[in-house]
Amino acid sequence: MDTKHKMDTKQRILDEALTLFSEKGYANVFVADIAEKVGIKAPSLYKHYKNKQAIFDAIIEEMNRRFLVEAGNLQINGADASADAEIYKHISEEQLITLGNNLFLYFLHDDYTRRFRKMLTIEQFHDKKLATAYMKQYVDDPLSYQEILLGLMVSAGVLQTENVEIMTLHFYAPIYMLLTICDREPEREKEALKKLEAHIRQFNRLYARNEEIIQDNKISRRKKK
Amino acid sequence: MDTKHKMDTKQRILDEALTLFSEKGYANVFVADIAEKVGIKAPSLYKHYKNKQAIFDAIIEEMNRRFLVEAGNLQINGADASADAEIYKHISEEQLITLGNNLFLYFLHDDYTRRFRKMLTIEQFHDKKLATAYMKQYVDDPLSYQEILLGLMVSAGVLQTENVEIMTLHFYAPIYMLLTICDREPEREKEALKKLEAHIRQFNRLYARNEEIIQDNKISRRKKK
DNA sequence: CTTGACGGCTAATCAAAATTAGCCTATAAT
DNA sequence: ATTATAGGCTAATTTTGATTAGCCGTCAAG
Repeated sequence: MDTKHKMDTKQRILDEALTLFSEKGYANVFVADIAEKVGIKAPSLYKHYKNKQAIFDAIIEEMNRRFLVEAGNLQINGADASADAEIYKHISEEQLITLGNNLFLYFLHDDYTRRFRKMLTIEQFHDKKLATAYMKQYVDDPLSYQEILLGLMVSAGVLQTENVEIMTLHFYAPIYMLLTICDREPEREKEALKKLEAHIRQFNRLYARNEEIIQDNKISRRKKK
Repeated sequence: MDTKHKMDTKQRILDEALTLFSEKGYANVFVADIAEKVGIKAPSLYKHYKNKQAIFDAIIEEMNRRFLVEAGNLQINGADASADAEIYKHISEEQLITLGNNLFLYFLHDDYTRRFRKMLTIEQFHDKKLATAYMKQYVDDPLSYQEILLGLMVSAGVLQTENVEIMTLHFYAPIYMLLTICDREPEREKEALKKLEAHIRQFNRLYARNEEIIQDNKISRRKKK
């Protein structure tokens, strides 16, 4: 039941509070609930944080810190595009599935990520900034990142499209949608994973540069504005 | 400022409460807020509803009622598939765009729908049933409905796919995602509409039965399991 | 014209949570 | 050994909102 002995109380409070906020929303969590989870009494919380709001703020701060780190990591992949290009030149359908699966499972299961996402979903009204943070973290950033990767595959000739941005939307939107399903109804995870795979296979079929077809027809058969 | 004189107080309360709940969430709306919007004092609310929860429940009830009606309307379209088939036999790209646009704009702008969706998003934790209602209304039902329509187009030979379910996901997931963007950041609506159109055009290109290609190659070129 | 119920108001009251006061113990640095 | 501090506790106190009490005017049915 209590496996978190290593963390100091101050951190434990943030951790338990995040869990509770993500399940019930800020207003429905009492400081006494948080205290109980931590194994202390409510007034003791005030030795660590000025008040309930301060706990929430600390969580958001920590979130921002972690997001920055994460973004930094992505930079590494995204920046040296020319270097990465080689990797994606010969990517197979199976590898594409793996890519999508990893993305999905990371978002779905990474504990921190999951709880943040759920909390932001619930608390988006609390502060316009939270809605923006949600969008950035789960919509805009993944889209940019995926766009870089898929763009590389297009350059490498693995995939083919006129519009990488929309192609990326086609890749990511179903993943996002399946994710929101699992967040709300976790029991549908299995079904979602099956659909995820089917989605990526079909995506691959739709966008893969198919040499037979390309060669038998004019390559530039689609030239509308 | 006050354009709702026709409605009786009892209905006004529901209406204003829904607006507030959808913006701030149940717990963050005080009965005094609702009363003020309606133009009365808090205690007067109790002449109409037993308590705050009863207001919420009445909203949910009304939602269920409206949803039923809506579902009934869709039935009409969905049921007589053979009759509708003719309509979709010669659908053009423009018409497909119109279809997607209408779906999107209806969800986005229909006042009732929009506020419900936002409220359900915030209050999904309040009650597992609400999470389920959200999923049904904005994910599962639209998917089923779209699947019927797109299925008709496949039967009619306008579109082509091995897997209508995934094709439907490819059609609807981007719409859903753009919708969640607009709900949180309404100022991005214009950008979203542009992407929506680009999405549907590309969708059409990807799935349209292209006679040239089909005839020049073996129709059954894709036969993997 | 008079009465009762409908719907509004002000002034309580109640309840639930957050927060503060003030005490106590362990421990770690002097 | 002494003491300052960190962090815990119990018992208030305060705040915030929901809810009730009870009064009053209007208006439609008799």
